[in-house]
Amino acid sequence: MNLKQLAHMLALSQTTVSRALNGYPEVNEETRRRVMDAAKRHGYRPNPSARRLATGKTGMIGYVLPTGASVDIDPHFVEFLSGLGDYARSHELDLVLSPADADDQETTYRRIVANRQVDAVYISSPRPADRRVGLVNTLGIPFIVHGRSEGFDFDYPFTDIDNEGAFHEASRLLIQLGHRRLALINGDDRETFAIHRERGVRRALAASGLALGERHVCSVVMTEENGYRATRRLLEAGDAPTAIVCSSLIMALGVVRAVRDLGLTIPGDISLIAHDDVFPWLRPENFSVPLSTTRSSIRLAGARVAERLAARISGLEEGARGEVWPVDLVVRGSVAGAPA
Amino acid sequence: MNLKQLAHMLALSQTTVSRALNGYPEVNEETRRRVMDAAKRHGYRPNPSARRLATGKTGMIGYVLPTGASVDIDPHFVEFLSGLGDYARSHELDLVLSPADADDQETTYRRIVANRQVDAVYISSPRPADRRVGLVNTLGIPFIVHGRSEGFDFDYPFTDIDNEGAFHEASRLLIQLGHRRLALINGDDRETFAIHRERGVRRALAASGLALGERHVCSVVMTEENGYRATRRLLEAGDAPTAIVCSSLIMALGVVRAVRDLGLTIPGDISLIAHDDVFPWLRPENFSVPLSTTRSSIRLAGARVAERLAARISGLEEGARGEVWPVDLVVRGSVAGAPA
DNA sequence: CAAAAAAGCCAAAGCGCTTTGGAAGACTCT
DNA sequence: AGAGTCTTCCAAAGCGCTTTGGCTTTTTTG
Repeated sequence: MNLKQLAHMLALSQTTVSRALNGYPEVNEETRRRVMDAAKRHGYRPNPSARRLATGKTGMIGYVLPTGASVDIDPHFVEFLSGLGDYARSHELDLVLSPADADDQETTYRRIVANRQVDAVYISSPRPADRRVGLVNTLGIPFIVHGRSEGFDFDYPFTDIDNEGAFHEASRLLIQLGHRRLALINGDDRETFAIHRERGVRRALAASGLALGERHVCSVVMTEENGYRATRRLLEAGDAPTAIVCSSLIMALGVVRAVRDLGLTIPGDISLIAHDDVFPWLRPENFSVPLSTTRSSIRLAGARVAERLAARISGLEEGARGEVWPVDLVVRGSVAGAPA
Repeated sequence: MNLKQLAHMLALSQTTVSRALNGYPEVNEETRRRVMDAAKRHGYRPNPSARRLATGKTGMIGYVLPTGASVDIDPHFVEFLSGLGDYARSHELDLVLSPADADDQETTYRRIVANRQVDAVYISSPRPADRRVGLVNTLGIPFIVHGRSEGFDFDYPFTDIDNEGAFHEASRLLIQLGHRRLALINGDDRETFAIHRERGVRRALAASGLALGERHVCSVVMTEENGYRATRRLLEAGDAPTAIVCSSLIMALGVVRAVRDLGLTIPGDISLIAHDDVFPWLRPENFSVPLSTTRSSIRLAGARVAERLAARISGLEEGARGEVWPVDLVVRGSVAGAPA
């Protein structure tokens, strides 16, 4: 059942039927009702391919997915996706993932924009001066950045959490508990979130006249194994920290294992606070010693990003407003006063 | 730059240019070369929207993503996606995720087929007599099932691993080591993979005249917490098992924690084997006691599914061939002879 | 060497929708 | 009553590609 048939059946022109269906004002309400009714009765659904060709609108949002044999998709992605999908569903939006060579995403961005394959895109895990942000900005497609980039001469719309504030608070708490030597096990420090977190830790330390030891900060891909290794290295060297702040729950698993392997305890010898993106399958309260966390649901962020994308597509949102969400500091058993 | 312009520029008809580009035989090789050359020089890329409208081909593969506030996307998904994306990239395929109400996926399947939004779909986490399989089969869109369904009067193409064989082997090893009371901590037993795994365990036990105790098998959503709880329940009851087979590495984390909480050791008191889908961020060899596993890369499966989908789209693959991959049994420190 | 076959190209008709530019009729106003 | 204004609808022109059917020109064939 296509528009032509429906129009013929109603003894109206395609124009009128199309307009009636799309809510244009220049059609009699009585007629509109008739059309709407017939459309529903016959289960008419406009052909999206045809509509795309005519309007350029696709009803899809895009994400360029970096791939490659040595590229691992972050497990956080799936949680973000849960939120995004949940919102997208209620608004009849689909998500198209365009796999790209991790080292050349630009080509793919250009392609999806030139081909008008999606109405909007989002960018995640941005770095300072991230080229993707500049690119989509010039290409002129609506977008939202999940996270923040920095160092542009233009503003852009983003949704981020207060990474610096969160890690500042976490560090401040540890300092108040008497810790003097903190360590930070961070994610990839080419990404903005990691830079902000480190800044938060440093600021808290500085406020008490302390500093983050050069060997007390490490930046690694966030795996259990890397959390373990980093912790071993930190604790086996001289000047070992008494408290660790860690950028992910997965790495925290490794931290806990390393501490135990060394015959130390949490929080007796080492206090630990990790960032929790809220995974349904791994919860900080279930660690052998319940883990203190800075908590922010990445899933909610996904829903919010979808919401903003939808708003931008329909013109409800404009401008370059960035929003920064606060992060909860949840204290559990893994922190205690510094050992004597 | 569109076809019309390119044709005009070459002083050829759109027909000829189109045919030259798409490899039709009725065009002079010399002409084809000229066309190809000019197309490349001017960076001509056919407009996909137009092409779709004309041919119905989209260059996209689809996945219906169950969503909802209480629906968690499996973290395995992201690894599968890595493989799928990696293959898709090299073949210029995009993946479209259509979020659907978890309780009504049928509507979405019908929509994406009716609208010709994708050229093929895949289905994951199938259950016995999974309605989705019957549906896409009748709808007539090319598809591959990742995993297996059962109980149809038709065959369908799938790629699965030998879950039964894997868990049979794992159990057999434990039995040979003298274990008499095995327990199985399984995933959702409405899914085929879980059923096959349980069957594997039972078959191995039966071969030695043993059986799986009624309270020695549990079926839960695969989270760390559920692994913990199941283990506590198993070990605190009378008739506790001396060996556990577990359906996921994430649950195994909980198993290990529970065993430790109870003051028991692995493998001294309890032997443990888990299934490993090969996550880059959590590796069995890095467990406090290196974990024995049945191993099969879900990422490779993703690539394979993409490959088969591509083959089916282009007509290279037909029929309903199912393929079953063998699973490695990797023995590490977490298994030992049964305690006296 | 004429007839038949093949090769190479083209004009035009879709694909199914949106949107432009009117046009006819109904209504208001002086 | 005639001019001007709305209201309501329509024909037709895109959007950019593929494909059908046919028309020349060249090559093959008996």
